[in-house]
Amino acid sequence: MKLDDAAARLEALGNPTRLRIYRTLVRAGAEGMAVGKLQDRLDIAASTLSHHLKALVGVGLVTQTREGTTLICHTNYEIMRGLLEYMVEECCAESCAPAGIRLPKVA
Amino acid sequence: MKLDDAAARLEALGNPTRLRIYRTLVRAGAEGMAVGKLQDRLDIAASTLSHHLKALVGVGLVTQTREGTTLICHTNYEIMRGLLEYMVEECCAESCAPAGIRLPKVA
DNA sequence: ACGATATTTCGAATATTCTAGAAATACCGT
DNA sequence: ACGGTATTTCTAGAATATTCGAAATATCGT
Repeated sequence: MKLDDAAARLEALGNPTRLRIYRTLVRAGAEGMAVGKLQDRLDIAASTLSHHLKALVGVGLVTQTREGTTLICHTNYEIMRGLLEYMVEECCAESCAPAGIRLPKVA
Repeated sequence: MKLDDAAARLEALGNPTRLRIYRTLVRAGAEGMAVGKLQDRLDIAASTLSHHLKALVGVGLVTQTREGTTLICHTNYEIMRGLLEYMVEECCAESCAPAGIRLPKVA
C-alpha cells in the first residue's frame, strides 16, 4: 500500500461519525447492514450518512451490494488488513515490534 | 481508548504530509529526529512542519524533548500501539481475526 | 547583552469538510 | 404506469484545514 492510499484511508476513519459507521458495520459481521438501518442506529441525516459512506466506499474500506431497494454495506477486511499491515510495517518498524505487535502472514 | 480519541489520532495520521512526518520519525528510531532535520528531509516550510507537528503532538503520537536550541521529536509507541489495538479490537472484531491479525499482550 | 541558529506564532489566502434540507433518482410491488 | 420506500445528489452555510511568508520567541555561546 502506498503512503497516499494509507493516508486517505486513515483520513476516512479519522472522523468520529465515519469511525462509528465503520465500527457499526464491523459489528454487523458478514451479513452487513443496510444504509437505512445504519441511519436508524446512528441517528444522523440520510444525506449526511450517504456522504460519509461515499467517503468510506471511495477508499475501499466499505463495499455495497444492492438488494432490491435497499443497499447493504459491508466492511472490506482485506483493505483494513492492508492498512494495519502498512501501519505496523511502515509506521512501527522496530518500535512497536518490541511492544509485541505482530501481523502474522495469512496461510 | 475512546472512539473520539482514536478518531482524532487517525485523523492526525490521515494526512499525507503528517504521515510522512510520522513515518520518518519512526525510522529515526529511539534517538528521534530534530525538527530542523525533519524539515531538510521532507522539504516543507518550517511553519508548515511546525503546524503538523503540533497536531501529532496534540494527539500524543509524537513527543518532543528540547536539547539546547533544537527540539527532538520522538514517536510515542504506546499511543500507536493503543491505536492499533483499538483498530483491531473495535474495528476488526471477528473480521480481521480470521485473516491472521493478532496483537499479543506485552509481557 | 549580542549575534546566531532553531522553532513557533501570526496573518492571510485558498481549499476542503461537515451538516442537513430539498429535490431527484432507483427499485419494487401491484 | 403508479405509489411507496430507500438512497443519493444538489445546494448552501458554517466551520476547519492547509500552506507559507513574515515576524516573534527561545536558547546558546561569547
